[in-house]
Amino acid sequence: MKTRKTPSPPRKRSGDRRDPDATRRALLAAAAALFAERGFDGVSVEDVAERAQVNKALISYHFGGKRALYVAVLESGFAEMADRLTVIEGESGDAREVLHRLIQAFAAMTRERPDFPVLFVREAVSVGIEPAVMPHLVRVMGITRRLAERGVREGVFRPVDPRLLHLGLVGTLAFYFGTEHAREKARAEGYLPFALPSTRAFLRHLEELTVRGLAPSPSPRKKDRKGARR
Amino acid sequence: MKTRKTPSPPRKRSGDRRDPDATRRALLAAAAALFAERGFDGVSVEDVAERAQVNKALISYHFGGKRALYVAVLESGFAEMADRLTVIEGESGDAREVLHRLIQAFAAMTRERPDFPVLFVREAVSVGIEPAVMPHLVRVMGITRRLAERGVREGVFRPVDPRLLHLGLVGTLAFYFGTEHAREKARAEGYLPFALPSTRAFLRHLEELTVRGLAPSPSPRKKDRKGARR
DNA sequence: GTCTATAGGCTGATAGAC
DNA sequence: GTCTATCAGCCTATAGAC
Repeated sequence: MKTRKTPSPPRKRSGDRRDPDATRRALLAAAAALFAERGFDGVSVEDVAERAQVNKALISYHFGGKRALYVAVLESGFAEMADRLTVIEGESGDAREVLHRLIQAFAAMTRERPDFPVLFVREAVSVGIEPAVMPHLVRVMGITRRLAERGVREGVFRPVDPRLLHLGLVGTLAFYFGTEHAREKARAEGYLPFALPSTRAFLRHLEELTVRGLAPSPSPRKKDRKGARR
Repeated sequence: MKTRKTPSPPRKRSGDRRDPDATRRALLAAAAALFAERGFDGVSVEDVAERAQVNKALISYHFGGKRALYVAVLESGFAEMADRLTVIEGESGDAREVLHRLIQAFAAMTRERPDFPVLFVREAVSVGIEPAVMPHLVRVMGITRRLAERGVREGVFRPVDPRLLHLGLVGTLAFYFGTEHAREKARAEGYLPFALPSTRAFLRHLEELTVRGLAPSPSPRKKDRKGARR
């Protein structure tokens, strides 16, 4: 979704004209929030238009319809995530450091765009992922793959299938951040018999579990598979 | 959702009467499949009735409406999952063994009720989790908590926050199984630059990562936190 | 680019016959 | 318990004025 920068300030609704790019951005922002909250089918174009303070006919005019707006929202989120992680990957440090920064980058992204993980998870459990976002997803998989290879090369990770590392890491992060709202609400309504752990603590846990779990340790020997343990 | 067992065989649609319990079960099964596939708002009561080969007015008659049917579906899934895991927990073995069996039980559940993880994830990313399922979810949290405590007591795990263990484990499993369809479709349509790992391999990876990551190792000393790494 | 008005379809629920 | 018929409401998309 190209959004060329324009100098004009977004005029805040009155009788007169408005920067068309501002309209597009307002629609994208409103759509991201609503689609994340209620899912594609749970949102009407009128809801989006209202939240964006824009006439609903403009959705068809600017994006070509509700579905196309949804795809635009998704694409912008996935593209930004892949871009951010790509930048991170380029920085120096050993695999453990890269892992740390990738996790932090994912967290930072969700801080600035909290809708993204929810949209991601919703899309991931849908019957088919939107083709438009697949290239970005594949880019992220490449990053995880190189992370795994790098770690093994550097001797800080034992050999590990990069696809499994990717599934585990991305799945855990997406689920954690995608469910943050629901967790908070469950807590607020008194359904939980304990306080919620902080995001900070969760990220540290995930990182530590991964680093320790991948360490090329003295090895808890291969033999204890399947057969009687103990 | 109580479903008292009846002896009568489910008559397969003709002019004549049908076991009312069979009707309820057909509706629950059809609803589970469709709600998982398209989400609550993506499914019409007519879709459900058609798939169940039942008149759509019976949804209101038996369940009290679309939403109530959805809740019934969720509740039955969560209850079964919690029940299964509770049984597992009671069996003997050390914490690592219990972990292994809990993971396998989750996998077995999704083999028999593949809709469950999808419904679970959809519900988890929604604004608020259905209150009716919270008790079952809390039961599962109790199981993970006792698993962590047991591991520490037995000396096979280092001290770990049970809430973090729960979030990581359950999140990873739910995401993995909930997204199986989408992954398979992405592969079939040629979007992936590699073959998919087997579920078996993923589960082994998760288990190994967890066991190694939680091991009370020689300890990669506490000090390397925050400060410059390297 | 923006807006109003409206077309045409689908939705969930229910009244009432069987 | 099951079914048909129906209603009122909401949906997306678009034609056409500005």
